[in-house]
Amino acid sequence: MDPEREPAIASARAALLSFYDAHRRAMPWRESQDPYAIWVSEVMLQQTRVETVIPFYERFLRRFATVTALAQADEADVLALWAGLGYYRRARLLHAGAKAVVARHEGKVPSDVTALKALPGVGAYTAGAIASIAFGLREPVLDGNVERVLSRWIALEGDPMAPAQRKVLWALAGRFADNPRPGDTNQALMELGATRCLPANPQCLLCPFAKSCAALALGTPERFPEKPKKAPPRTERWVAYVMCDPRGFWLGPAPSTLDRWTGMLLPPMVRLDADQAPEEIALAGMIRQEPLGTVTHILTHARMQITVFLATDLKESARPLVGEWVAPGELDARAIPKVTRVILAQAQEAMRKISSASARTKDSIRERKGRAIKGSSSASST
DNA sequence: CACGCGTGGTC
DNA sequence: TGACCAAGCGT
Repeated sequence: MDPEREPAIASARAALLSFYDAHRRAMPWRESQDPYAIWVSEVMLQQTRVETVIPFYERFLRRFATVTALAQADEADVLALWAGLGYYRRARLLHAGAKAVVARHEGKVPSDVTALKALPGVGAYTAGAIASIAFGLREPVLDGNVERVLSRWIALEGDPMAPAQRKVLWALAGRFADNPRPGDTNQALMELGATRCLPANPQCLLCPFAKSCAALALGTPERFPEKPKKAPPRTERWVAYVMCDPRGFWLGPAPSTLDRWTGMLLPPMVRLDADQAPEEIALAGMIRQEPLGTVTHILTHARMQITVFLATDLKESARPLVGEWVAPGELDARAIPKVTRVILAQAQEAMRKISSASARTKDSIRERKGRAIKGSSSASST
C-alpha cells in the first residue's frame, strides 16, 4: 500500500471512530465480551440483517450459553433454534465448530486468525471479526459493507471480487484496523456501510468520509463497487405430499436432491423432471388423494413451484419413508423451514375450504385444525 | 473459482 | 411489485 496514504487513513479513521461513538446502534452482542457470543452473532449475521438476527441470537444464547453446551447439543435442537433464519448449513457448521473448539482448544475459542479459520464455518471475515472484536487484535475484516465503503473511498475500478481487487481491499482494511481500537474500527466500517454508505442513495452529506472520498469527488459514488451480473433464478417444479391425521403432519428429512434443507423437516417431496406432470408422481407407500393447489417459494437462485397433494399412507408397515408425526402446536419447537410452513399452510387453507363445502360430511380432515400458519409465498388453489 | 445457499426488508 | 440485497462459506 502506498505509504503516502497513511496520513489520510489516520484522519479518516479518526472521523470514522467519532461517527461510530456517536451513532453506533444498540445490538445485544455489543453488550458481550464473550468470544463465543461474538462468534454466534457473526455467523448469524452472515448475509442476514441485524434486525432479523437479534431475536434468534437472544434465544440461541439462552439455550446454548457456552461453547461446551453447544458442542454437546443434538444437531436437531440446534437446527430447531435456527429455523426461520435461513442458510441452515451455517447452523450445522457452527455446531461442528463448537465441537472442534472443545476437541482442539479445550473449549476456549482461539484468538488467532489461523486457528479461527481452521474452524468449520469460520472464513476470513468471521476470523477477523472474532479476533478484533472479541480479542482486540489488529485484524481487518472485509465484508460487503467494508468492500463498498473502501471501494468508494479510493474509487476502486474493476470487479471487487477479483483477486487483485481483493488484495487491495484487504490491505487497506488492514491499515484501518491497525490502531488501538481494531474491533470498533471494523464495526464502524460496517456500520457506515449499513447506515450511510448505502448501495443506492448513499447519504454522503452525513458521511465521515465525505472530505476524502474519491468516489464522491468524482460525483458518482454509486458507481462503486462494480456489480457483477447475476444469473436469473431457475424454476424448479416439485410435488409435495401432505399427510395428516390426529397425530399431526408427517414430516421427515429432506430428500438427498434437496440438500439446501439438510437436517430440516419437510413433507415428502419429489422434484419433477422437465417433461413430467405432477400427477405422474407416485410416492411409494402413499396414496395420493386430492390436488390441493400450488405454492411458489422464492429462493436466491431458484423459484420452487410446488404442487401440493393431500395423501394418505398405506399400512404403516408398508410405509418406507423416514419421518415422524409432528403436531401443529409442536412446529415452532422443531427444525421446520419456511417452505414447510408454506406448504402446510396451503394444505390447511385448501382443506378448510373443502370441509366447509361439505359441511355435513364428517370428514376426518376437519379434525385437522392446527393454528394458522404464517406464510408469505404466493399460493393458489386448484 | 464460480456457484449454490433461505429468508425478509426495501424501494 | 419485482428486483435487489444483507456482518460469507465451502466446494
